[in-house]
Amino acid sequence: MKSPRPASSARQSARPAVGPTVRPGSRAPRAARKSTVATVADVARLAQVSSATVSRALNQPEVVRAELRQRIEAAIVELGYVPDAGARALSTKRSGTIGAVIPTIDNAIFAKGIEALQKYLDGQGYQLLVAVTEYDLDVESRQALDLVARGVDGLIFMGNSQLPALAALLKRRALPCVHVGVPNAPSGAPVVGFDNQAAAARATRFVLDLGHREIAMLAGITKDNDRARARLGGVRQALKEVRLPLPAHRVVEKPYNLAAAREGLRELLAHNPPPTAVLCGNDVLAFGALMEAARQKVKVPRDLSIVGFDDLELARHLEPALTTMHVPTEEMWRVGGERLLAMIHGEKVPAVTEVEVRLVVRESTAR
Amino acid sequence: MKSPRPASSARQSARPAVGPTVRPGSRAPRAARKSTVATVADVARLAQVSSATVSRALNQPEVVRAELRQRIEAAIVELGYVPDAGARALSTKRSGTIGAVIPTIDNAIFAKGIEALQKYLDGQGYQLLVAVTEYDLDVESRQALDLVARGVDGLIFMGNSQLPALAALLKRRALPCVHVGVPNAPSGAPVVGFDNQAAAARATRFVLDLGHREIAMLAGITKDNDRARARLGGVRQALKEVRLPLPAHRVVEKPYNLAAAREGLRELLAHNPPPTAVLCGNDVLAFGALMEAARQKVKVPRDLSIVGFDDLELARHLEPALTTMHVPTEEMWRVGGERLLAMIHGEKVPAVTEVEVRLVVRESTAR
DNA sequence: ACGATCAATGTAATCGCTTACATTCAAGCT
DNA sequence: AGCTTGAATGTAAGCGATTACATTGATCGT
Repeated sequence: MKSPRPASSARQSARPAVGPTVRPGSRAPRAARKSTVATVADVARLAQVSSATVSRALNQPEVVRAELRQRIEAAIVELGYVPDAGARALSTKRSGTIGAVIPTIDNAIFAKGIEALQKYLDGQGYQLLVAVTEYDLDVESRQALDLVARGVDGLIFMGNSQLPALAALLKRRALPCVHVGVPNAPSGAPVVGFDNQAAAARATRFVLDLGHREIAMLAGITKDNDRARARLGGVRQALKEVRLPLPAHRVVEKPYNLAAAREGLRELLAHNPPPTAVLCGNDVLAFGALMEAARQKVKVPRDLSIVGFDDLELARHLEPALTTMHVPTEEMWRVGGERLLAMIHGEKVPAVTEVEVRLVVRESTAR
Repeated sequence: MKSPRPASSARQSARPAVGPTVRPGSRAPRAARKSTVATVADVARLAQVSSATVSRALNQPEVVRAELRQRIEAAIVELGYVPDAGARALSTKRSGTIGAVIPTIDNAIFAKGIEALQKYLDGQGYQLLVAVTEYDLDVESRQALDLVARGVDGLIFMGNSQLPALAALLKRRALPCVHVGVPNAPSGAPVVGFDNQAAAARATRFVLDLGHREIAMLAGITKDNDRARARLGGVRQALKEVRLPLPAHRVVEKPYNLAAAREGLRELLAHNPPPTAVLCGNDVLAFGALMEAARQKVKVPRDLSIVGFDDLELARHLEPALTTMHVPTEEMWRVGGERLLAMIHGEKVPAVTEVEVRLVVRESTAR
């Protein structure tokens, strides 16, 4: 199977390979199948007006006479005309498109956020393009570049994109950017978020206040993930404040899936003495931990307290319901979208917009 | 729908706001701010070659001399040049872009599918654009149209898109389309999927074989959703085969979220006699039912058997683990992508590709 | 009644890229 | 030597839309 992208593109990251490159063998005469798809010119001809009038009828209907507008409408319907967004973007320098860069779509927290953002943008007449990075910085910059090539009017990142090369490019093009889920951005771009470390520390203090001393952390993979790192740091910080150690066997890093989470809890429970409380990097890990505890007949919260992070929909429905740090995901992304559009429209926006996270105490924690 | 370009009314007021005195001279020429972003012409100038050579260096590197290629590379890096995908698409009539139309992103089954598809397409040098319909047919056609306008080279739909107008347009443009998750498409487009009705019937027969007679269905919203409808139909069919009725109070339709699912189970349990087995429209509903049963101290599977559909990751991790119909989501979407690319490359593809679904019996069902 | 004004429309340049075709030049053949 | 050939590059014509500017009538004030 021949890939449309020639192998040579791997040669240099400088070559921003976008889309499939033309296969040398497949040169088809350009005009070969131009018949099927209607253009403004076709519409204009059928409606017996100029292409400019068609364009105006589409974009500023009030300036064309009602009669012409109707003729044009009719022609559009008859021909099945669909305006070419690429051509329009080329002409106007604006695509009406926003790019979002997230680690994965397969985590309810991002799915919810993207959905909220998408809904907001849709209402504002913008379309959302999503790029996923799989928690890989190289992929991130490739994908972000792709969005830029696609002509997005602005970008919204989950967390801090850490690629200097990418940052330089974005700055050069003066492309509006916003970061969500973090308290500040190195690039100086506006952020909408909260302090993961402080929040994790707060959750830890809650557990400490319940009287726990044997505390463990079931963290996400911290490599290439500033949020996961900050949350782990928060736990460390809070324990240090009360002069409790966090030994290596009390920390495991696991990817965000249930099997890994269960494995993680198993590892944590394998050491003596077992922890009486486990702080989890997010609700997926907490969910997995809860399931593993159930399998092992470890009673939660009697034998073990578990704390999550994010407050996914499922947290409140679990048995026992999960104590977790509530993050206002939808709001965060929507406000991120608002900030971004404001920037695009040339308005000034606050550098930092903090959203409120709060610990929701449910049934998975006890003294 | 508001357009990203200033709405006509806003545009009128915009100009006077900037300069109340109508001054013809204040009209900024279009080229005024063209400085920031490099184009092929800029690269060509810096590398002292023609723009055609730059283009060739990018798309068919082997035809340009190594020396020139290097000069061009260097110029690209220096200028931070990023090719304009829209312009390229305009010129080549191919965007290297595929559109996917799904009901929502906030359901692991679609998230997983999209992720698999995206990964496959990425490997093939194509980029994926996702449109979500929120289970609304009007939104679906709007979104699909948007993808067409964006110049996608092909479309992949979850289920059957039922809009005749849309179908006509797609046919007219001869745009390659594939449907996944369904056994056939009215449009005659290739499908990759399975028979939801047959699968649901099979699950029902399994429950019947366990000896259950008081059987209920916790279905998804069937309006605008052929899969939900087919699954409900499958349960009906299997019961009819053994001459069992499915009275109205034994069927509830709920949206795919946990709160609704729990409510649904509550409603089902409220009637006498209560069902001894509940078939669920998908795993989200089954998960919610399981949680509600736990709350109500209804023991699963002792007092109540529950069957899901989809086999999400969480199914096997629940306590009790969920008996459910396994759907090979990733495979289905990936193959859908393969079919679509094959069509785009002008190859012949099978009209129907069936994927295998099978009932995975776990712990949530008993006699 | 006649230019000034204005609203409605048309003409054509332009956006950034690809590519058909033209050009150049060196090598190969008779 | 003369001619063919072909590889490497350049020139310029589109792709489909928008929009500055030109044009055309009609309306209006005096």
